[in-house]
Amino acid sequence: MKPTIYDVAEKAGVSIATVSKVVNNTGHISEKTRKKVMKIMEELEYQPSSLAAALTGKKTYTIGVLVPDIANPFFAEVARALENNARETGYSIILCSTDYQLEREQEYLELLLKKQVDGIIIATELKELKALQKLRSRNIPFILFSIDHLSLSAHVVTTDDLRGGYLAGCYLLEKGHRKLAMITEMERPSGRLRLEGFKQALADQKIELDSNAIINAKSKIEDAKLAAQKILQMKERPTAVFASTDLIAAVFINEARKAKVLVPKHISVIGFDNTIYAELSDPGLTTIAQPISDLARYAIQQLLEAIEEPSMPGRRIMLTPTLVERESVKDLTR
Amino acid sequence: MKPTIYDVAEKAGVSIATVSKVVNNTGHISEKTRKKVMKIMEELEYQPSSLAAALTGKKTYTIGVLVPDIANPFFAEVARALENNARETGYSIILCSTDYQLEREQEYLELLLKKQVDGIIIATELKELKALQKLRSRNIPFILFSIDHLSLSAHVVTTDDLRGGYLAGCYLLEKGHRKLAMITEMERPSGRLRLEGFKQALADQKIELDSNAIINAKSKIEDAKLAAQKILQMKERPTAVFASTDLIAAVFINEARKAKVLVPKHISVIGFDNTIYAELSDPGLTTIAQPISDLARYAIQQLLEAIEEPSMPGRRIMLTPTLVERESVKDLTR
DNA sequence: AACAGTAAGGAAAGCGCTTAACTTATTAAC
DNA sequence: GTTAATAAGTTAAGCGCTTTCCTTACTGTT
Repeated sequence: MKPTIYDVAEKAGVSIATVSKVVNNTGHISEKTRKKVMKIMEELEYQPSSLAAALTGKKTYTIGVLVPDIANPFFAEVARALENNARETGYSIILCSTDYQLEREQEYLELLLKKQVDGIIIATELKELKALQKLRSRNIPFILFSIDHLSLSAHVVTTDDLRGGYLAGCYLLEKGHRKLAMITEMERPSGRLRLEGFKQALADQKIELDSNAIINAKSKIEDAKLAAQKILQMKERPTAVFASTDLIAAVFINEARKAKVLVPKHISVIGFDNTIYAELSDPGLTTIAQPISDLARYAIQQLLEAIEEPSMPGRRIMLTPTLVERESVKDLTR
Repeated sequence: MKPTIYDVAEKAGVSIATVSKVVNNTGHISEKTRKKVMKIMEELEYQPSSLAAALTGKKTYTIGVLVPDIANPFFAEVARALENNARETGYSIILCSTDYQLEREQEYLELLLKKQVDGIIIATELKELKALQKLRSRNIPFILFSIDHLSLSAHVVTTDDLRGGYLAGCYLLEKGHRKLAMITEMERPSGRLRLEGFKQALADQKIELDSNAIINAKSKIEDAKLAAQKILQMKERPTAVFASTDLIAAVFINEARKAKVLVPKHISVIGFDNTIYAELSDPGLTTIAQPISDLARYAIQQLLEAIEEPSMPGRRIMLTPTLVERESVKDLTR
């Protein structure tokens, strides 16, 4: 059987309180006793039960992470970055992939509450604000990751999508493109913001984005294909396309090739996210990079702060994305 | 504050034992009392602490999952499938991504022990058998996922890599290819097995695989590029290439295009894994599909059985991969 | 009427730990 | 030499539950 603190105490001839103090480095313990206890712990391969500790100490050192789909490279990267940061501070992560289903989101939140996680990072686009209400009333801190809600005063760590779209727009303009199109996920706030930013960039140059140059598509292969075809078949084809995710952009490049339209020779493409798709597509995809590891670092840091200080008022951290240049955009100015 | 079983008991005018029985559906409780208690629980939004339950009941309903890199699409899919299956049976998952580092693996195992997970699924290629020894001595069940160890009598759920390689070989032969090459990860057992199976298929037809037609490469973009170039520059170029992962295959296709060698017109490619890379590459990649969701289902099922019945002898479940045909292999026979 | 059998519920121990409060022993201060 | 402060440990309560063993009150049997 797994040895308990009692076994250690007995064998070392001290009280369990002493052992506990050695383990947690608290209180006053002589070097001699500490050594002795340590030795016994080694011998017995004693491992404190964090379960029991949590029951008293009030912390489980576990945080829940809610993502819509872990198989999506963006969230996979996010999960990895979060996990890394959490590990460094002694926390572990319970991963919940909701598969974009609301009820599952609800289910998972309940579960996490039951498991008494110390905090939650939510990267799913929740519609159910009342779920959050519950977290709030239970006083369990949470961070909205890469999503935001106007109606909510919560902790938020997100990419500045608006600025990202603006960045993309500016870059294309700078490269001499004037006839533009965008494929974006209109049902997602981030998709809409990216579009807004993009429009803004054009507007600054007195250029208007034709409304049928805006194609709505989910970040799914099939959807993206259709959207790509729509653009490729336009009578007046744009010289550059801004895709709101790398997946969409990658699919666009493939579709273009099939239609004998070469990227970047005949048409330029810029993506968003900087996932492995961007690196893997041919030509390499110029894209707006989300600062995933920074986002993760801030999210964890922010969450830990909120755990220590639950009354902390909501804080919004917005990180600026950066442009990663590869080969998918042609410079028309020279 | 979170309500406890005491709050419920008091408000319902019963003992905590009764509440516990209602919650767990054990013992003899009258319909009337049950209703009453239920109602109070609703009112108070009572949520039993699984922590406290675990401390007595002995189960945490949590399982640990160790993967080398969650950002790798294969493992992302695995994690997702495992999580799905676990959820259905009321378990949740602590995800640990070791980043291919041994020490981290060790660290995580300790952590999982501390957290008292009910079982562990290990999908990292561990070198440290002594870590497993510890699990064994602690009597905590584990499953090796997609890896195996001759020296070990453990529970194993894996793809039949040998057969997968064989399948790839047979398919290429069937399509009339005789001059073949393979890019594989020699330092991984699965990479070696895939090669073995491939060789076997050729041997069955009295064809030998030239030893310099076997290129060693890790499943990383850089490595894969180099390997691809090597093959593309051969004086006598093979007509078909078997890549031991989809990533390698996808990179190969891109490199080939850069070298003006078209797939499948000039050279055929077959991959392994059937991850999103296969779907996304252009042309679509014909590949050997790992039965990920079946693997996951068996792994969880197997693990739960082992949790119930820890003395169960090691069992090896090997699932046969299947071929998914897309467009990257040319039929030379017609 | 006496008995066993069963249904309903409660008392209390214990899971493995933390921590506040307390007891000694030791040292410092004047 | 007395007091105060500090160091080193211990005692014991309590975290929120499960579970074993009881008690009590019925019901049915002979």
